[in-house]
Amino acid sequence: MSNMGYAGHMELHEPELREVPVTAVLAALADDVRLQIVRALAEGGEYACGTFEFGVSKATRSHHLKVLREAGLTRTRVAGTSRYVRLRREELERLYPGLLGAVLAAPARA
Amino acid sequence: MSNMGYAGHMELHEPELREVPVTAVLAALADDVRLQIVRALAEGGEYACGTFEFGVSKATRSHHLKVLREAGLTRTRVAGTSRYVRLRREELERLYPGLLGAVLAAPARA
DNA sequence: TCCAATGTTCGAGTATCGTCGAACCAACGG
DNA sequence: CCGTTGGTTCGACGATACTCGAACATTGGA
Repeated sequence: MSNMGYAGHMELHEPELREVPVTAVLAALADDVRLQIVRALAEGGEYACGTFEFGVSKATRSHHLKVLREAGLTRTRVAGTSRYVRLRREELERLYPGLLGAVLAAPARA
Repeated sequence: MSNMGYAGHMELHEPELREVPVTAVLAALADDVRLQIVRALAEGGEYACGTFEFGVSKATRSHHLKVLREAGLTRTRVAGTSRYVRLRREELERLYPGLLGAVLAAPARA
């Protein structure tokens, strides 16, 4: 036990969306892998991190999920060894109405 | 004669918006300086490049305007020694309805 | 208790981005 | 014809981003 520095049992950093610069939100969406994750999240409700297999390593996937989370776009629930991620649709829609829809409306493989 | 053919020396690269990956559009908007430019363009109609003074050199400004143009977000008209830039609102609205509004609705200095 | 499964973090490599000054070019006005 | 004006392009630099393998932490089960 007595190990600090590892965030396994610490609070996840999930900022309020309004405190995230809009450029950070846009930058979070401006990546192919993350956009695929967002598309998948927009389909249903909650997904385990491991669900996302988009041709990147799990280290990279973890990185992208962190970027999305710290941009205020997703919320993560810890359950056992798994982490369940979901899109913060309502907040997103309230602060940037139309943004998510516009992004998702774009052709998937432009 | 046509001012397009040989008015300058080079055609400006202004792609069709639908041929630009959505990630490129988002990336173009995910920069503070460019967002300021877009905000200014959204106010009125046409601005000379030199109008934009956002604390960057003219080389940097030229770079950012190029990024916006090649992302399909702006159109540029050459007139004499000046270049007039305007936002491609209609096309943008048609392809990504709500996107521009959502971005512009964001607080200017988040 | 030991091991497998799920994620995170670290370190490093590569690539891309934002920025600038300097050089350049094309167009206009004496 | 020459200089000025408005912009672009060319290196170069530092910073950031994406990617991976390896090592680690936490949980849960055999």
